[in-house]
Amino acid sequence: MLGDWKPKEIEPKWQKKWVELGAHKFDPRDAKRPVYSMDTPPPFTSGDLHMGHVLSYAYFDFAARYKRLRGFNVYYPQGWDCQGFPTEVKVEAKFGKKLKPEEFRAKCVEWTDQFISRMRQQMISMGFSPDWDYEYKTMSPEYHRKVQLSLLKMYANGLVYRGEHPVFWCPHCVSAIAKAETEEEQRATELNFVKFVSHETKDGYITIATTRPELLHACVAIFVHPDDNRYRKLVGTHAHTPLYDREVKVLTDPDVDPTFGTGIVMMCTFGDKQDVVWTYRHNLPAIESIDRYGKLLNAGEFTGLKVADAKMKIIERLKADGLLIKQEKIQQTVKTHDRCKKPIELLTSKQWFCKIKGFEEPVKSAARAMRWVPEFTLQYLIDWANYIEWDWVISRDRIFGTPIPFWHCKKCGEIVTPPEDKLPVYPISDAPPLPKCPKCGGELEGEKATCDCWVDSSISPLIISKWMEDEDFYNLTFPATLRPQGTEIIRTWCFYTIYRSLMLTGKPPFKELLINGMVLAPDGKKMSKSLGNVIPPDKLIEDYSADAVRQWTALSGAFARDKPFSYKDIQYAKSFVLKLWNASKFVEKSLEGFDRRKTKGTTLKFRTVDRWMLSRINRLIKSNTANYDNYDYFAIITSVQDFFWHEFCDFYLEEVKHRLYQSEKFGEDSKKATQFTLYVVLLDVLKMLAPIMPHTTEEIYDSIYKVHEGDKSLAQSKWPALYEKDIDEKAEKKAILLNQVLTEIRKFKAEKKMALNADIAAVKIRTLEPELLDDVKEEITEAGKAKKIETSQGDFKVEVAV
RNA sequence: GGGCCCGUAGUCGAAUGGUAAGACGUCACCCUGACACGGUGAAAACUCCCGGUUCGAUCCCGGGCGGGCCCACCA
Repeated sequence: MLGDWKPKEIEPKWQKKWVELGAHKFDPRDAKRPVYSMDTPPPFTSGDLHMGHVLSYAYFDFAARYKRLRGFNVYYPQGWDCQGFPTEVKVEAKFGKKLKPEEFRAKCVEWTDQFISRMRQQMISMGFSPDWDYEYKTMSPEYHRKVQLSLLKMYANGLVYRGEHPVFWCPHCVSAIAKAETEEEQRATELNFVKFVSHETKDGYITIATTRPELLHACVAIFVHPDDNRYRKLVGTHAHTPLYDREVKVLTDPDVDPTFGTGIVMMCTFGDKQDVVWTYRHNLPAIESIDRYGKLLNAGEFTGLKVADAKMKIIERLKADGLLIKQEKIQQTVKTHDRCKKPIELLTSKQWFCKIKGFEEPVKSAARAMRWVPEFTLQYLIDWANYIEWDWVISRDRIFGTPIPFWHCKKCGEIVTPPEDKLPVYPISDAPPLPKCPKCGGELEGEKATCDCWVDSSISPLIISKWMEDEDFYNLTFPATLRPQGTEIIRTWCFYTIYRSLMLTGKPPFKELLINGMVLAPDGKKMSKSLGNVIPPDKLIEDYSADAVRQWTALSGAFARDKPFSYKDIQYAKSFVLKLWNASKFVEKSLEGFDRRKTKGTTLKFRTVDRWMLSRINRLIKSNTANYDNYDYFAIITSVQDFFWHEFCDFYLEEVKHRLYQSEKFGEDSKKATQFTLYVVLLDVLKMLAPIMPHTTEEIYDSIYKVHEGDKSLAQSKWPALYEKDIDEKAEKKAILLNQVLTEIRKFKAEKKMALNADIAAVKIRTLEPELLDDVKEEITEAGKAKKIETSQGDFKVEVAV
């Protein structure tokens, strides 16, 4: 028998039992059930699950649990995205910078493993149901092998290459940094109006405006806007840079702002990102202008000066030479390094690339063929694909990452690849695959850089399907059925995954995408440590139970929209779990002596209220089957809550108590019919709620239903069958009228300050179709405690006499 | 600057081409033989603004205002 609801006992109990029962197992040998495979996001191993994880992973879990009930062979693996800069920072903080790369990497692995076990435990306490036999880590040698194999294959097809590329560089830290590590800062600076020699103008000069005169030596072109009539005749001519007298061409580009400065801009390698874009767009030469320490290169007499000094000296010189017309004070946004707050530069260096320019169309058309939930999120990917300016830089100057599996000749630059059966390789420490360069005999050097983390994660559907490892498994699980993920990584994870899958397998990686938004703090702002508004999921589980937290995620509504966390919603969720529990206790007690199996083949004497309940539950099964298929968890949870709380509990239970308690008066048959109805309705409700609140429903099932139904657990049972013929509009109409009458009686009692179970002498009911009440008079008498009922025809009105 | 999403009672939010659920909060009352983390009621919304289509729009179209997110840019 059910006692008090104790989530802290039943939740861990079932989390353990499901594993023992193998309730979440994927069976690759099962040829009968259709496969439903899920390519879920491997979370970055930061050490703690945050509310965003909880929200999105709960949705994935709803899908997995629902599909299992529907008879699918669900493949739900869980991975971990391990390698990244934040881990390096933490390990460096703890162990210092002295470690050798191999030792440092080992410490990172050790550190990450600890984090994984913590996060795994958090997932388990949320009741998530991946098949842990298929767990993967991006830092494992096997994962490295697959990533490297994928790069070798793409290299063989000319899709991976080594080349020069600008990277964000911090001269202060002497290190390349990612765009994500940059910050922006407003500062005041001077806009300098500088004369370039030109033979096309009357005075022999054209004037450009620049905030970075120290880059004059790296100027390779001058741009004006194509529609700028002032300079139309200059286009295609040449000018000469001051101080260096380099000849540069005047070109047009729509990105030029004709209203800024003089409307003429000099392009240097590289003043800012726009210069990078122009370099690629107009195929311009790149001049190495600044070294790794922020000192000028190739700048004649100014070579070796730090950027700030050079700027001062160059401005002085321009003034002295009469080449500086004027200076204007302006506000400027400067990119800075988030750790040292010093301005960063763009430097070119040798990097590895994936060729994505030119493959936008195949990626877009593959994406268009997929089902996007919600639909508009497809646009995020299309927009991104349309904006790609250059190829994907896949190399990072890091240690804790997948090594890029190439060697190159120090002399001629020839690339040497390792044999596939030797993977994974660690070129930083391994011996080269060949003793010397096959082309020129020069010395081979292993690549020091590691892969961008998206290189790792963009083959997740290949990893989980055992690509190039187990062909049967691959055919069974690839492409994945579902790719659930957040909006913010459509441009990265999603785009790169589709691209890589097309390049490596010729097939799209998945069929459907489920896109979720972010959880905001209750104040509507992003949760962040610095704002102090972070809500830890563990605390919510502690205070409200995992089932309530899961239910809250379903209540959080639409996909791809950000949603502030609400304590009110989670409190309501908890109240509902308790309501379900208490009502189940009542049903359990009411079912004493009832055996579902013995009703088979017998005819039950249903009353109208029973038919109403059976009709409503079947309607819900119908609509919620569709809702689950559409991933509309909000519609499911709200419709079941409303039905269960306000129809089943508030009305039906009150309307049948007399039949349960006074069977000698109302008949055993009548009692049996209501027992049957209680049994069926609660069971179907449990099943509809099982994916969302699995622990509580499982415990109730275990106590009331297991002996009758035969399934070892609710998780291993079947989605409720739909009995369309039980949908009974007439019974619904009668029950609705009955409930209106009871409402009026309750209202009367409340007004008269009477107890709700107080007797009343008579009730007079006027209604348009009084005959509808014929079948429900017993309920009016018993639930309303009305001794006498009079009905008449007319507009609805209820009069009560004490 | 570009793209996308959103704008409904104090708050959160659903639905709909025919003036609008529910929840929280507020107020009044009631411990109905499962539940006071319960029950019965009440008050509370000119569905952001302006046009258009329509017999009729909150829902469709156009414009505006306001909020959010992503991307780009600031020479």
